[in-house]
Amino acid sequence: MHNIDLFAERKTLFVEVVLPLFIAKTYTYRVPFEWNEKIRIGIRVIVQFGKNKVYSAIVKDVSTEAPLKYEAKYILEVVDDNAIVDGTQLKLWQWMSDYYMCQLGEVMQAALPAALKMASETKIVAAENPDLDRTILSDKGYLVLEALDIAGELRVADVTKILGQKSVFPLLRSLFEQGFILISEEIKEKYKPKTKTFLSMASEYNDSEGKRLLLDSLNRAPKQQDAVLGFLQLVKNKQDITRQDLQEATACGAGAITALIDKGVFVIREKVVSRFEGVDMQMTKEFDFSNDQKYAFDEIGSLFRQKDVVLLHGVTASGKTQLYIRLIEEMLAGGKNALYLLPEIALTAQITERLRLHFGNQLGVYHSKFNDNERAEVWHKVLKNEFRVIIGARSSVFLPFQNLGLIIVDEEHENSYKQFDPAPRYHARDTAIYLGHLHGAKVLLGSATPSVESYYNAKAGKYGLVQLLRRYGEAQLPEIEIVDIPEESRKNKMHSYFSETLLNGIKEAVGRKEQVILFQNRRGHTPFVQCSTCGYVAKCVNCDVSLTYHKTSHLLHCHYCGHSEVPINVCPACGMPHMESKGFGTERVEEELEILMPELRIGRLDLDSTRGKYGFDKIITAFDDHEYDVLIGTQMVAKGLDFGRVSLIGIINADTIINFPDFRAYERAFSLFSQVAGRAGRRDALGKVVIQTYTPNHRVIEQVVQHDYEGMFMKEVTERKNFHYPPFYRLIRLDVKHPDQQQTLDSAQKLAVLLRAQLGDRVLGPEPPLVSRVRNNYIQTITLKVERGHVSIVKVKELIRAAILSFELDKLNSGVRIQLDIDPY
DNA sequence: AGCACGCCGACT
DNA sequence: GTCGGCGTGCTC
Repeated sequence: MHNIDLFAERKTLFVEVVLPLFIAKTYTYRVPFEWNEKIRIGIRVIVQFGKNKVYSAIVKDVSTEAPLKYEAKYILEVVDDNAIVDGTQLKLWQWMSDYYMCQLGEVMQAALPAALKMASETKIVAAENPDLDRTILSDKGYLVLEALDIAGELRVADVTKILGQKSVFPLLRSLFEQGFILISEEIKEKYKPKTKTFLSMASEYNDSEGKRLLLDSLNRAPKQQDAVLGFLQLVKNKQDITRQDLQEATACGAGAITALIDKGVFVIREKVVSRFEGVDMQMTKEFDFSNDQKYAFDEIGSLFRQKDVVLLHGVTASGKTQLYIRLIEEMLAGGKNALYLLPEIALTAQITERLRLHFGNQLGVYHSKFNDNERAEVWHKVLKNEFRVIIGARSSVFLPFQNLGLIIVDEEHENSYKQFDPAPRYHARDTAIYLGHLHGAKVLLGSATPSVESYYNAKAGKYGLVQLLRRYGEAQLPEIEIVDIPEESRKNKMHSYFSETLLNGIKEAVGRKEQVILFQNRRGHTPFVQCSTCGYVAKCVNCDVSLTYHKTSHLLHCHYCGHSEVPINVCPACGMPHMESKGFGTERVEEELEILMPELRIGRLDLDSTRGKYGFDKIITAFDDHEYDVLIGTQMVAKGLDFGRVSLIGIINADTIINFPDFRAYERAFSLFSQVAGRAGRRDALGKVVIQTYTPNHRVIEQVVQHDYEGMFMKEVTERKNFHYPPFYRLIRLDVKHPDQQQTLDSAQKLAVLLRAQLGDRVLGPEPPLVSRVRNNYIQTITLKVERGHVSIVKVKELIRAAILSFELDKLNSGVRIQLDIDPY
């Protein structure tokens, strides 16, 4: 019989659970005896929390000790048979909660796809999948689906009523896992691959007899006969023939082809094509390493024997991706799995397809474009070890990795790796390093322009360092030309925002049937409108920022809260009709270029033009198909996109980026300009870059021209050491927020005093941030600079927690919110 | 985060 | 006299 200690079986179990809420504590629930065997760490249980809310919570701990101070409630249901979160993940969650000073529940919220967090209010719908066989279902499962057929959509609570039983979550989970239902999701359109229509001939005309009969039957339709003959010619050396191909080859006309399709002679077939077909010649399964790559590969391997983290500093187009692929292949061969992290925006179809080619259906893709049910599916497949390689954005660090051996953080310098808005405000690169540590996995950071922090760590010997500073094959670094805007203006050589150098460059490139990318890091038409008489600037009613005029909507928009209003000509302050547009964004650059060179086909890539579903892909594909000569865009154009035909890059105004008031501005400018420049002429042709600036002698500009990363780094390191910034100091930012200005000021002052009492002059501020009011909340910022090495950061965080605690005890601070940001970007 | 409890202003 | 404002505090 069973080898179970009867006494142990009868013992009451208590589970400590994590709730997906902003709560500091974990809560303890009591397990009914009959579920004792089902309980394990990492499964979901349904619990009632508070008066009438029901959540799915994750079991964090199991014990037999009853809590002393209160009577624990019973768990209502056990959802899973197997853990969906493992111990390693729970350790990662705990680390994130400690390190980034946020609640465990907030980490859970960020980590789990919504479909795995079903609660009583969660909505379910039937999946549209006609292939599924409902007869395999239990009576109850069948009943749920029938109810869904009628109602369309049900809340979990409704299902409870329909079944007349308490336990519904395990049933819903299994229906979800079998693909019958979708959870909590308005059915978003799936990622739609690009398809092309190809012609083929109906099978009855395959043999020569069939062909003869067909041609005879078309005796009285010479055009159609031409088309058929033309097709038979083409098909000899080409597999996929489009209507376009046939029309061009035979001059038979579209009508003839349509007629043949109607007759059933030609059959139309849709085929998914790569968006970047023919662009990437290296996109073959087999490739040979260059000597440089071979050296780098061996070097990474030997450094991994001594260090857990290696930084690969490889210039654009030096063949980093191939190295990654080999390293992952090696991992898989050794029975271990890999994670390949990319910034959201660089995670294009191009790179996914390239990896797909190598790893087939062992590759899983995880990013925010995927809807939640798809994300949950990826989660399960990682759990079951079906996906052994994951390519994904920031949030893929949360997946339930098994046996992870390698993490690649590509474009490691990218600041979008730092999550901003909801807590946890984590940095995916730093989290990945900790994740690697938990798994005993190696971490490879890759970048053409590494962050100062990572390069410093590498130089200091904390990380291994491998440099790959030559481009792959024959590709050369682009030539960079600096345009001195004031000088050009004096010579009357500026036309609107464009220098003659740039305009001529555009003309020449387009004349050669090549393409141009223009970079202007500001969206909208006009960043602010100002009265020329009294200096009044139109500002947002909710935020302390100027309103940007958008031509497409004819409205003034706030880029912080989304507020918009109708622009006025008369100044509301002095009454004079002198409101003038100041500055320029992408829309205005587009408008001016249209006036100067009306023959150009211009596309625009920014947050506004990519709003719609797949707007981004649409514009990128159109540009890649050469439907535009020029693409104007914000930094979106800089990230990870390769276009074969681009030979000229223009940076309209470098100064706004260089002079951004932030200690990382020079570093960011250097890497942004270098990245943009890297888009020019990746293959055979030598690309050209034109940078327009008011400060042509600025050190960053000179360093970009010289491709002098090392020089930029050395200068930055000195500055950062002198002014107490990372990597020498840790920054912690506390934002104090309240709708009342005076209250914000007073409370921030009080918090600063409390902090200073413990931490002294490491505490700076409070001071208003760049934008000191957002969505009707005033903000004051306190910044902590904590030296590395001598001081325990854990201790510092304890002191901060204590300070916040006594701050909150003061009734005068009630309603004031404090937001913490560790290692802010 | 929700939700109820609780103590002060304008209404049937 | 009651309805309801949202400040405060608790949820196993």
